[in-house]
Amino acid sequence: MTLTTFRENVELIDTSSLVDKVEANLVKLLQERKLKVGDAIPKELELSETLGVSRTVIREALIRLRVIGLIETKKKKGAVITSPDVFSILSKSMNPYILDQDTLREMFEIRLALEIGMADFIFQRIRPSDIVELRRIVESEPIVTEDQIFNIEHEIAFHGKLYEITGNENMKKFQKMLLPIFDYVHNSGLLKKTVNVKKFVSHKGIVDVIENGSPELLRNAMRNHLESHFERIFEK
Amino acid sequence: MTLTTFRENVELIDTSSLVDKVEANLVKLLQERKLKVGDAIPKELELSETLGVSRTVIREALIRLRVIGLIETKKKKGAVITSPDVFSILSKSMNPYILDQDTLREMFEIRLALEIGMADFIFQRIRPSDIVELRRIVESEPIVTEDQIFNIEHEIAFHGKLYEITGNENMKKFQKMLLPIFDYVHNSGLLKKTVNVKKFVSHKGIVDVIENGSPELLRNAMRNHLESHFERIFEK
DNA sequence: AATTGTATTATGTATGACATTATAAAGGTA
DNA sequence: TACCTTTATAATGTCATACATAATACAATT
Repeated sequence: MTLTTFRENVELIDTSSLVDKVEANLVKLLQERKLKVGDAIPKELELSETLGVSRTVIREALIRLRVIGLIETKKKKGAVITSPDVFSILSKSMNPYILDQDTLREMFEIRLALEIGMADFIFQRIRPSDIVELRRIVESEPIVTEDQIFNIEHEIAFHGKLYEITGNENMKKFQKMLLPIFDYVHNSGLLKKTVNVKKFVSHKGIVDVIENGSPELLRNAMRNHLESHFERIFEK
Repeated sequence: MTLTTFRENVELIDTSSLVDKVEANLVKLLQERKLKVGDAIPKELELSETLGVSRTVIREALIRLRVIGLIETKKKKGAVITSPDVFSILSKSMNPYILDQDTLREMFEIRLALEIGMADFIFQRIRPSDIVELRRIVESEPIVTEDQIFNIEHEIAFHGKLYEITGNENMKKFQKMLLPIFDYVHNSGLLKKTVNVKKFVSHKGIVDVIENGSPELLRNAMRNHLESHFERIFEK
C-alpha cells in the first residue's frame, strides 16, 4: 500500500484532549439551541459527574468559553450563556509588539476599506448635532507642521466621531481595537515617509461633503483623504 | 461626608482574582518587549514558584493566553509566544444563535462597508488569472428564480473570490468568520423580503467594471449591487 | 421596613499524585 | 559513521480532595 492510498483509507485518530471534547460538547448544545442567552448551565460538579470527567477538565472548558465571551461565571450563581462582545474580545490579542508586520499592515488596510465603505451609514444615521461636533473637532485641529504630519489624538477624535455616527457599535469597537496599532504604526517609523499633503481632502473637506454631498461623494473624498496611507502601502 | 464626596475620595479596591493578576503580569511582559514571538516562557512549575501562586492559577492564566492566541503550548516543550491569528479566534464566538439581533445586523453592515471599501485593493492586486476565475464563477451562476433570490453558495464563491483578490489574508478570514452569519441571516427569514432585482448591478456587471473600470467605479457598482441589502437594513 | 448578621452554595485556589506524550539520550545494528 | 530502535526524562494534561472566598437567600434584630 502506498502512502497515498494509505492516507485515503485510514481514518484520522482523534488527538483532541478531554477538554477539547467537553468544550465541543458544550458548544454543540448552543448550536442545537438547547441553550440560549440567559440560560444557566449546570454547575461544575454536576457537569463533572454527568460527563464523567474531573472538575479540572470541566473548569478548563468553561474558562475557554468564558474567554471567548460565550458564558459569564459568578460565584455562587454559576455560569450563564451570554451574547459575546465580538471585537472587544480581540482587543487583548491586538498587541502590536506581538502581531507580525503583515498582520499589522492588513489590519491597517481593513481600516482604510471600512472608512471608505461606511459612507452610506454615515448619511443614513447622522444627526444635526453630529455636524456641530464635527465642526468643533475640525476647528480645534492643530496646525500641520513638517515634522509631524498629523496629530494622532486629533486624528482619532475625528475619525472616531465618524465611526460613532455610523451608529454601529461593533464598528466603533473595531476602531477602538485598532487604536494600539495606529499608535504603534505612527510611532514606529513603519510608514514615516514625508508625504505630499497638497491637494488632499482635509478633515474640513470631509465635513463639507457630509453636510452637502452624498455617500458616493463621501467615499471619493475619504479615499482621497486617505491617499497618503494608500500610497505608502502600495509603493512597496 | 456625603456619598458623593465619599465616592470621590475613596479609592476602588482591587477585586481582581489571582489569575487576573498573573495574566496581566504576563501580558505586561509582552508589552514591555521582554518577550517576543518565538520566545519560550517559563514552565508552569517555575512560574508557580517565582510568582508564589499555585500551579492551578498559573495554568488558568496560560489557558487564557492560549485561547486568545498569544501562546502555544506543547507537552514537554512548554509554551512559546505566538503571533495570534486575529479573526480566526473570533470564529468560535461567531455563533448566530448566541449573538443578539443587533450584533448580527451590525456585523452584516460591516461586511457591506468592507466590500465597498475594498475596491482599491482589488485593483491594486488583481492578476489576469483572477479575471478568468471570476468569469468562470459568473458563468456557472444559477438561474435566479422567484423563490430563491440568490444561491448562497454562489454568492459566497463570488464574493469570497473578491476578498481573495485583495491579497489581504485577514480580510479573507473576516469573511470566513462571517459565513455562519450569512447562512443564518438568509435562512432565518430575518431579511427575507421580496426584492426589486431589476436595475441592480449583477455579478457580471461587477466583473466588467473590475476589468475595464476604476476603483471609484467599482465602489459605486458594488454599492449598487448590494442595494437590496442596504434597503432591508435601512427600511426599518 | 430596613438593616445587619448568618448559613449556604458555587466558584476560586492549593496541593499532591499520576497519565500522557514529545523530545532527547542511549544503545544497537548495518 | 549513519541510521534506526529503545529507553529515559521532562513538561503538560488529568484526577482527587480539601479549603478559601464571595454572593445569595434567609433569619434575626432594631
